[in-house]
Amino acid sequence: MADRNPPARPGSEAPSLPARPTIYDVAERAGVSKSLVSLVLRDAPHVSDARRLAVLNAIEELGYRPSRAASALASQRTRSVGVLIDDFHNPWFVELLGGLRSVLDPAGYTVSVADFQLEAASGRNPVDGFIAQHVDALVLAAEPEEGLLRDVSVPVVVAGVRELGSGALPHADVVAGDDELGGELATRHLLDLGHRAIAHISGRSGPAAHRRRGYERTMRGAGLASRVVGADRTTTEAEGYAAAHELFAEHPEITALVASNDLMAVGTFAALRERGLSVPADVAVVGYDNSPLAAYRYLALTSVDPHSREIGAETARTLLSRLDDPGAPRRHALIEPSLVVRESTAPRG
Amino acid sequence: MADRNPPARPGSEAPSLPARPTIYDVAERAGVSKSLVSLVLRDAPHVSDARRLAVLNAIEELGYRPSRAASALASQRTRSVGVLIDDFHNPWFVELLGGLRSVLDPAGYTVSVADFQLEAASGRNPVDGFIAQHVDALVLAAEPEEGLLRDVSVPVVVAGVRELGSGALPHADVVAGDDELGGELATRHLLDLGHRAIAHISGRSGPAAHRRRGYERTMRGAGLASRVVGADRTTTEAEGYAAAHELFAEHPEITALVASNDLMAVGTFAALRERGLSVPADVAVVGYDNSPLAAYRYLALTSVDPHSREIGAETARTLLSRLDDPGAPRRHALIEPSLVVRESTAPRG
DNA sequence: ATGAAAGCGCTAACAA
DNA sequence: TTGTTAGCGCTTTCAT
Repeated sequence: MADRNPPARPGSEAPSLPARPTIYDVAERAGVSKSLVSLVLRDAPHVSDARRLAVLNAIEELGYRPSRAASALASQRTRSVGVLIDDFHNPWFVELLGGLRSVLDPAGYTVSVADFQLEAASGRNPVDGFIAQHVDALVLAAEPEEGLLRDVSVPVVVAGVRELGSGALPHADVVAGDDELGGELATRHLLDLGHRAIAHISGRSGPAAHRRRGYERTMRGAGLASRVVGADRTTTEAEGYAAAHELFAEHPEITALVASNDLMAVGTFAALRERGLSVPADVAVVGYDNSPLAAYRYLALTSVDPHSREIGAETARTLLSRLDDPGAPRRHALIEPSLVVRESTAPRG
Repeated sequence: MADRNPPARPGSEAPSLPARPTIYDVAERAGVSKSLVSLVLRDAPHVSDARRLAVLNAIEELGYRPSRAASALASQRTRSVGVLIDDFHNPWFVELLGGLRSVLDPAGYTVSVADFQLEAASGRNPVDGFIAQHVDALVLAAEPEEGLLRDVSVPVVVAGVRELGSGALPHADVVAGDDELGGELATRHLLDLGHRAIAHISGRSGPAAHRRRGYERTMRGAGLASRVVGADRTTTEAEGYAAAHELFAEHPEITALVASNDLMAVGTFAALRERGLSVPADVAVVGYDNSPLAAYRYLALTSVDPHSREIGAETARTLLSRLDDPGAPRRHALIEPSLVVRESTAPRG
C-alpha cells in the first residue's frame, strides 16, 4: 500500500476524477485501519466513541463518499432495488415511489427506476439493466409479461397489479389495491345518489377486470342489470371517448358512468359534451386513481383513490421481509381504496 | 485461481446468488484467458474470429452478464449518466428521457433517473446518490438550485431550463427550448386570429420568464399593451385558476389568454366557465408544453410544443461531446418550438 | 493476437 | 475494540 494515489497518476488524462478520497485516505487521516472506517460507515456497535468521532471527522473533512461499486463488489449486495414502472406517463407511479422510498430509504436501500415502455423502445429486456446492476430485489409496477422475469434470481414484488396472467410469476409477492372493492365503492356511491341506469367503461388490464367485477357484483346486489363496454380495449382517453359514444348511441337512458380510470373518465366528458349531455346534471361520472387530473377544477372528477402511496409502503415492507426470509410463504396484500367525491357526481336529476 | 466457486460456498445461506457466472467461467468454457473475454466484450479490433466466436458462445451458453460493479471499479467509469428530474408529475420529462436515451443507448450509456421532489423529501441532496453511483455525467432537468452542485466534478448539462440563476452553474452546458420564441408563437397566433386584448398568465420559473418576454415583445411589436399576471406564482393549475379570475374581474374586455403552461391553461378553463365565458367563443386560450393534457378532447388545448424529445437528444449529444472533450467551450443550444393548434383558439368573435 | 498480473475501493472473516 | 488479510469481478498495462 505504499504508493497508492501517487502524486501524478499514471492515466492522468482521466476526464473527471480528481483523486476522489478512498477509505484509505479516511483511515490514514483518522489514524485508524480501513476496517474500522468500514465499521463506522455502517455504524457497527462496538466502536469506541473516540475512534468513531475521528473517522467521522476525517470523512467530513475529506468529503469522502463511499464507492457503491466497490462495496457492491465486495459485499455481493448493492442494497438497491429496481422498480420497473409500466409507463411514466401514468402518474400513479409517483405516489407509489414515494411510499416505497418512505420505507426503503430508512432501511438503507436505494431505489432505481426504469420505464417499461421506454426500455422496450430501446429493444432490450427492461430487467436486464437491473440485473446487470445487481439489484437486490425487483418491484414490478406493471403487468407481468410472460417470460419477462425468466432468469431473475432476486425476489420480486408485484405492486398494484393483482391479476397474474397464467401464473407468470408463481414466486412473487403481490401488493395491490383492492380494485374490486374500488369498483364497488364507485358503483354504490352512484346507487346512493339514486342512479339506476349505471354503465361501466372498462379495459383489458388486470386492474380493470377487478374493477369491473366490483361494479357487476354491486349492480347484481341491487337487482340491477350491468352494462359494460370496452372490456377489450386499452384504458386510454381515446377509448373512453369512443366507449361513451357507443354506450349512449344505444342506451340514452343511462344516467351514470363508472370509468375504469380517470383517463377514460375524461374521455367520456368529451363524448358527453358532444351529445349535449352535461356532467353531472344529466350524467354522473366516477373515475378511478384519484390522479392529479381528477383534482383539476375544470374536471372535478369524483374518483376512487387506491392509496398508491400506501401500496408503495406495503410493497417495500413486503420486500424487506422477503429479503429477510427468502423462504417465507408468499404474501398477497390488498390495500383498501376510498372514494373522493367531487363535482362530477350528483343525485339523479 | 484454483478454488474459485468451490462446490459448497462458504456463506451458502446467501439469499439469491446461484453462482452467477463470471468472466472466469466464460474464459474457461471458451478456453481462453479472461483478458480475451474482456476484449471481446467491448469488441476490440484485434481478436481472431475463432476466439471471438468461442467466447460469444460461452457467454450465450452460460447466460453471462458482466457485473457493472466490477467493471466500474476496475475502469473508473460507469458509462452511466444521472438525470435529475424536477418533478415526476410533470410529464415533459418522459419525452426528454426518450430523446436522451435515443442517443445515449447506442453510445453504450445507461441512464438513471431521480426525482428532485422525492429526493428532497428524503432529506438528502439529490445528487449525492448520483455521485455515490459514480455517474460519468449529470443531466439537470430542473431549476439549478444554488449550491446543489457544489462538489460535483462530472460534466453537467442543464436541460430545458435556460435561465441560470445568478451564475449558479458557470461550467454547465445548456440545452433548452427557445421559450421566448414559443411565447411569440402563441401570441402571434392569437394576433393572427384577430385578437387584440390578449393577456398573459405567467409564473416565476426561468422558462416562464422567457415565455413572458416573448409575449411582451410580440405585443409591443403589434403596438399593443401587455397585460401580465402571476409572474410571482408557481405554475400550477390552482394559480392559473386564480390568475384568470383576477384578470377578468378587472379586465372583462380580454378576448384571449396565453398561459405559461398547459396546467395553468386548464386552470383558466375553470375560472372562465365560472364567469360564464366559453372557450374559444368568448376567450381563446393557448397553453405551453403540448402535454398529454392538451390533447384530451375535452380540453383540446392549442399549445406550444417545445419538442422535448429533441431537447433530450441534443442534451445527450452535448453530453457526449463534453465527455469527449472536457475542455471545449461551453455550449448553449436552443431548440425551436412549434405551435399545435387545437380547438381552444378561434378567430375573435 | 493472446495471456499474466496488478490493482480498482471496499467488506468480512479472522487474529490480536 | 481494532488491525490484517484475502478476495469480489473486472480492466488494463505489459509481455510474449
